[in-house]
Amino acid sequence: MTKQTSQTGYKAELYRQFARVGRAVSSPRRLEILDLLSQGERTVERLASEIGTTMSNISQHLHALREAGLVESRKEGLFVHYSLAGENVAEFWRAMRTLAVDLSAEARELIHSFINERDSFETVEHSELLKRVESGRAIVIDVRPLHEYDAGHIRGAISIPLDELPKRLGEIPGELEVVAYCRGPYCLLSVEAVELLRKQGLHAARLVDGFPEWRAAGFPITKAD
Amino acid sequence: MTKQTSQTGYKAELYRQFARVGRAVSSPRRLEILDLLSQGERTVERLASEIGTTMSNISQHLHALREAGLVESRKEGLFVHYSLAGENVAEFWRAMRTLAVDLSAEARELIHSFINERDSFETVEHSELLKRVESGRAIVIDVRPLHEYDAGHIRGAISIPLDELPKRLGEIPGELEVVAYCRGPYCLLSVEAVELLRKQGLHAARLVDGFPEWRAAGFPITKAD
DNA sequence: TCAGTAATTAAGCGATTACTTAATTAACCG
DNA sequence: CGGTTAATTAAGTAATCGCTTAATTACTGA
Repeated sequence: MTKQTSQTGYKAELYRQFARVGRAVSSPRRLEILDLLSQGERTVERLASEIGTTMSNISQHLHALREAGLVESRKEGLFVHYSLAGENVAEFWRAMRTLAVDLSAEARELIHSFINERDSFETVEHSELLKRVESGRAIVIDVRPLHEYDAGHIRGAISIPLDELPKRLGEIPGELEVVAYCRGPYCLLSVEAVELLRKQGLHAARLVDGFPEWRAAGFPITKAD
Repeated sequence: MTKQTSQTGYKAELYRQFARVGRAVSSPRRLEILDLLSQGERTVERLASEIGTTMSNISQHLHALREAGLVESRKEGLFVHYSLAGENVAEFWRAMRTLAVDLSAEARELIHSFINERDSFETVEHSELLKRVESGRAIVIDVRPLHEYDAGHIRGAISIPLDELPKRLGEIPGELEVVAYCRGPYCLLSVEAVELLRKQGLHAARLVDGFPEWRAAGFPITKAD
């Protein structure tokens, strides 16, 4: 017979409703989408090219995410811009990441080998960063792609996307400390930036996490027009 | 060809790790298991009988939950007792429920029609409950099954499982207010208890959520030996 | 109104999932 | 030791999922 949990009644329906969120976040692809959207809204095309798959594929995943209420969209000419349905969605995504790392030794090892082990150096907390910037000791660089910087960045940060960093080293005053940040605690952009900067003999460190966490914690931000 | 996201590399592997948690909570059945376990540990048999399915089915779901690290087990004679892997798992489960309710109008309507509409009466907050009990104005009854009461309950509460409430009405002093609580904000046990008590002419109200939330908020609890 | 582009939808496929029943394993107990 | 019971594992199934390619829709602008 194999009836696949098609029970009825209050309890069954309630758990089914809760599971909608679970199903939405059960696919690595969709999590990658959520992660990108937590940096700011994007078109389907942009998501497809950043993730490296087809628009069809992304469109179908976005459909699933919207079914669960996690994302919403806004049409503008030919383009459909998708964004997270609210700050609570971003918070949930962060909580889920944190739990996964807490529970999985494999995840911790993975992160260790790609982040902590390479960049065994200094990481800077939010308030510490603020202090260093305000005292004029440090400058902050945002190494994410420019459009993410434009969608919102740490107040006072300058944008130097990682790809451009090699040719733009001259812009960085040698006497100041540099703090790089990117998308979040598991993003490699700032790790690679710090490696590069240190090879140049600069005093460089990484923000402990990324822009979404900084904003969520209520620290000062700026948006481009 | 249809390769089902078998990419390799840091990012792909990281999202795959995060998705393990998502997959674990993508099934209504497994959520029901988590919900029961958040009241206290249980054997496979007890879960099966409470949920109304076979031990085989539950055992397989528990296997999936353990794979993701959400539950752990303890063997005692013939029995295997399962419990949540930590308070952070319970917290995540609550966060997920909250998000699902925030995002889904259907979920809200369901809850409204089964809880708010029936019991359109008073609900009591944690601190308010504490105040009323300490001032001697109210008594608190735990209407969950006895074994859940034994696994931990609100300090000062007495156990009257919902099934037994009709024949134990005499135990409740008529001049006091009664506050009933159960498993959580979406559990119907206390709703039905309050209905019953009011029909008897008693002054009855519901705690706004349940025991796990009370404990998580740091309010005083008691465990049986 | 037609060409061009972004996005969605349809169709088809292999892999995975959730359940069932049946067989097996593990621990206890007389 | 053999019987009993809790739990797990195996095998088989229908349903669902995730991806691909191809067709369709929605909007713009010449």
